Amino acid sequence: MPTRNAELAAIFEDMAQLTELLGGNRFKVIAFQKAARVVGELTTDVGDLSRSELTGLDGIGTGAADRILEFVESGQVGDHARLAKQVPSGVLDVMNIPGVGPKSAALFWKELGVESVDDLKAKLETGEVAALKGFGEKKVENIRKNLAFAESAGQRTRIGTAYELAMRFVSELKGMKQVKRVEYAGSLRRGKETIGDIDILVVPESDKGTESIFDAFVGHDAVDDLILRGDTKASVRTGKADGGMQVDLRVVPEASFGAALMYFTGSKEHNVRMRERALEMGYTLNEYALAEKEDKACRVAGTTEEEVFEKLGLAWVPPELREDRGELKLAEEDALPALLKLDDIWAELHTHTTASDGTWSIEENALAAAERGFHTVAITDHSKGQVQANGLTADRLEKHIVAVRGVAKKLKGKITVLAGSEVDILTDGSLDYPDELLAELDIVVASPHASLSQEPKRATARLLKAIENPYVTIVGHPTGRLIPRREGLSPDIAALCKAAAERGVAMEINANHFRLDLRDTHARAALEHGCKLSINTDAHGPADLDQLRFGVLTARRAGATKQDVVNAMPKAKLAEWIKSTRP
DNA sequence: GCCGTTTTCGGCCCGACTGTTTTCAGTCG
Repeated sequence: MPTRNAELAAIFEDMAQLTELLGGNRFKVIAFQKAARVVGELTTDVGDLSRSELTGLDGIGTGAADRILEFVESGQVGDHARLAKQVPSGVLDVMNIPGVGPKSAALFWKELGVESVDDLKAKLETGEVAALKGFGEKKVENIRKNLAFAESAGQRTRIGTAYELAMRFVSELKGMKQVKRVEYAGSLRRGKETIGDIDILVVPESDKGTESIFDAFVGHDAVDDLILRGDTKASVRTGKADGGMQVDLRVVPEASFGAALMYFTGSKEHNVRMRERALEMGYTLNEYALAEKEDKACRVAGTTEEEVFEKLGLAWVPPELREDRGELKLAEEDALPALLKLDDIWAELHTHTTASDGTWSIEENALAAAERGFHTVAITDHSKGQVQANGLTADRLEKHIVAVRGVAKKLKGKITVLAGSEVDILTDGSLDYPDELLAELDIVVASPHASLSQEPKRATARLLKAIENPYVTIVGHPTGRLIPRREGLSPDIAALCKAAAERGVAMEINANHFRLDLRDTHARAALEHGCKLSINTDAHGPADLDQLRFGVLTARRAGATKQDVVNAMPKAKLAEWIKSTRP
């Protein structure tokens, strides 16, 4: 996503928050939020779109289009500045503390002069907050706790961390005799790159069992703090060592399981669309059931997700596509893509060994891939520019190629082992080895590692030049971002994908949960431009191969089928494709 | 502010939980 889009998305998001704080129309707030999301997910620069193209986007009307054009022209939005002038900027920080919403933040500001989080901390101590109408000691204590939590955790958690944590809860609950069924839902089930909190759904064997299920949940090893506990839901926070995440448990009757799974899987925007559709068809949809609008006691569906979708005239939508990005229209026409599955992946094309910065030998690496049922693995150690990663000089690479070919010969019949390199894309787009050396390899993954805060235009030119190199097979982690620490490059993804599609080379979805690069929206753009994807774990050791699931989830979010992914090709076809990218 | 083969005006999704309330507002997801 070009950085200008991100800047504009932040402005719309800001306008939503300011409008909310000032008590404006709540639908206006939603409209600003939607505009922020749409702009933020664009893979072309906002400046490249005409007014009619803008208003053609779902969620962008005349108002938002005017503001976008104003922003492209002048770099700012007048209405945003006018709103911002009315509110000290720290008040929004106060509003963003969990448990403090627009009403409370406005009250603190107007009644107590709270203009920053620090102001609020002071007023909590003096007892002035507790003295406000509608407030008391418990609320104050709650805000204190949330403040401390927000400061320690602060942001969303990478999917890899959240997944591990969720599985610990799920496996403990699964082992209970009082539990009939357990599933995780939420953004984790949708496969988002970062997770806000973990949602777990449980069907009890009987009503009598629910108390002990809640007891086990709130008493889990990872739990640090109990947030709330009611009859049907409980929320806890895990300790810092256990990801520092909020985990919600919902206990639902079996007849509502499908409706609840759907409801808590989201996304919120997808759910709104679904409920709107239900109303249009004379139904009402909530977490318990799809029911007749006029008689809510008259249930139509709810035990499974499939039957709810079916009654609404829709094919079952895979969770990864439930983001209100046009999936309902496809479901209506029964035109949803047959998404790639984890089992479809048969090749790993980006791995490291002890030759550079990996922890395993060529043979250990290849055998691990074979054990997973893969037909091909590529050994792609770092090139010479990656000094800190013990990148190979030309001489060392020559010897390494011989070593890889030796292992390849030994494992012949078991797995195909390719001699490759993850060659650095240097700042100017040239590669870290000369073409003559690249020509000796079976496969070349070209990746950017340095100068990752380059301007978008230079980044685009840099990556385009790499794509044009005749020996490049795959562009590895094209932006070089690291979640959540480093934003990485912001090239024109659409331009890169077009060029890659023309050249026939693949763009990588690096499956490591620190990277997920390409990200979902980028991968979607790649597919739109007819570009092939390659999903690789960038494995440095045995455990890294397990990251593959996150790469597959990201590809699914992009709508990828197995035809779109080179790692899902049968052995001969993959070899043929690699050959086709080379002179 | 956005949207529209019943609409260019009048709608816009739904429920749980908490704390502070004698009946509900605020927040969250």
